[in-house]
Amino acid sequence: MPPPTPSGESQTGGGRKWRSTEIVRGEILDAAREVFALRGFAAAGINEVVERSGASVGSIYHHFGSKTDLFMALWERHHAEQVAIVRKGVRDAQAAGVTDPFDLLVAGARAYLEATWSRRDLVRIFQDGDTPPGFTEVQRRSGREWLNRNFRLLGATDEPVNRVLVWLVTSYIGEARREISRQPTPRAAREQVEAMLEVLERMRPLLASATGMRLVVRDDETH
Amino acid sequence: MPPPTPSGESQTGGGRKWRSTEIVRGEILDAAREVFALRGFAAAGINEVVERSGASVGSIYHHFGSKTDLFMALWERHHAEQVAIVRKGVRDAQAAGVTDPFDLLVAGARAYLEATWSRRDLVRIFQDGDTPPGFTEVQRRSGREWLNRNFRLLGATDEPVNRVLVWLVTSYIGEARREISRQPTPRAAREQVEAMLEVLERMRPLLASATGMRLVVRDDETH
DNA sequence: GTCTATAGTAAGATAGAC
DNA sequence: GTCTATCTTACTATAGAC
Repeated sequence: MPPPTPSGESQTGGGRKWRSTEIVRGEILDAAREVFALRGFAAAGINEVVERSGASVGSIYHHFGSKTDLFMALWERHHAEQVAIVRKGVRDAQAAGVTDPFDLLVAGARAYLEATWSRRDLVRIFQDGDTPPGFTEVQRRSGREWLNRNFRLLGATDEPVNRVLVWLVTSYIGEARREISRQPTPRAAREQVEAMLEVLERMRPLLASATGMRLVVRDDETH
Repeated sequence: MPPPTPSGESQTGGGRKWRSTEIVRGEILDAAREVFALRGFAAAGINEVVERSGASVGSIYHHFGSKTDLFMALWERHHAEQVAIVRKGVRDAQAAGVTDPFDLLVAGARAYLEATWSRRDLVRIFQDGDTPPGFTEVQRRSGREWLNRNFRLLGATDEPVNRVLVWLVTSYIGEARREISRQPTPRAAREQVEAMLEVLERMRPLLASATGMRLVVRDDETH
C-alpha cells in the first residue's frame, strides 16, 4: 500500500499542505495516546506508534523530534483541552448569573471532574508515574498556575495558612480527578463526582472564615 | 585493592556471615538511595551504584535480583521506617493521655510530616514519577491501607461522602508531605509543617459532623 | 559471597532515496 | 514530507573464576 498521494500537495491551492500536516500530527498523537496509555512512557516503543498510526518512524521523528517530545506534545494537547473545559464551565456559570467566587470554583471543578471519566486514559498517562525525565517539573509548574489562579479567584489574603487552604482545595480537586479516573464504571464515576463535589461544598466555610474573600454564605436575607 | 577478607567469614563462630551480609545490603541500599535520588529510576545505572557502594555488579545482582528489585527493597526499607515513625508518634500521644481519635490522627500526622524534611530525598524518589513499571500499583495499595486505618481510627460510618471525607484528610497528609519535601530550607519546611497542621486542625469539624465518631469538640465543660 | 569481563538485546534515533 | 533500512549506544544481566 503506497501512500494515497505522494504528499497530498497535488490539490489546487497552495495552502492545502498545512491541513494535511495537522491531520498527520493528530493521527500520530492519537496513536501515541493509545500506546502510552497501554505501556506507560518507558515501555512504550516508537514501533507500536508506527503500527497504530500508519505513519512511519521517519515521519514521526520529522514531526516530533524525540519520544519525549512526542509525549510532551500529547500533554500540551490534553492540557489545552482541559483548560478549555474548565473555562467553559466557569463561563456558563457566569452566564447563568453566578458571581460568588467559591461557586465559580465549584462550577469549574464540576466541569473538570465530569470530563475526567471520558478522558481517563489521558489522566492516567500523566499522573501514573511513568513519564519522561523532567516532566514532573512541567506538571508542577502547571499545578502552580492553577493554584495562583484559584488564589486570585478566591481573593485570599497572603498568609501562610491561607496559602495552604487554597492549596488544599486545589490539590483536592486534582487528586479527586485521579481517583475518578480509576472508577470501574461510568456510573461509579458519576457517583464519585457527586460525592467529591459535596465534600468540596463542605470545605466552603474553611475558606470563607480564613480568607478575605467576599461573603460566601447564601444570601437568604438582603444586607 | 583486594577485598579486606575473602568473605568476612574467617572470624570465630559460624553466625557471623549474616551480619556481614546485612551490612553489605545496607551499603548497597544507601548507594542506591543516592543514585535514584539523583537520576530517577530509568536513568539510574547499576554502574553508579557500584561506584558509590564499593560493591561489585555481581554482588548487587546476588543480593537483589534486578534493578527493579533493588528499587523495591529500598522502598520497603523506607516504608517500614515511615510506619515506625508514625506509630511512635501515635503511641507517644496515647502515653500522654490523648484518646480523641482525631487528636491521635493529628499526632501521627505531625510525626509523619516532621520526619519528612530529613528524608526528603526518599520522599521524592517514590513520589516524583520516575519509578519502575508496576510500582505505582504497590504504592496505591499502601495508600489504601492508610485510608482504611484512618477510616477505622476515626470510626466513620460507611457512606460515600464519609469515605470521601476520610480520603480527603488522608490524601491531604500525603500531598502535604510532597510539598514539604520540596521546601528549600529546614526552616521553611518547619513553617510549612505548622501551617499544614493548623489547616488539618480546621478540618476537624468536617469529620466530626459527618462521621459517627466520638465527640471531638474540646471538653471545656464536663458532660 | 564476591569479583571482572562479556554477552545480549532492545530501542531510540538517523541517513539518504523518493 | 515520507519512507525503509540500519546504526549505535547503553545498560541490564550473566558466566565463571576465586
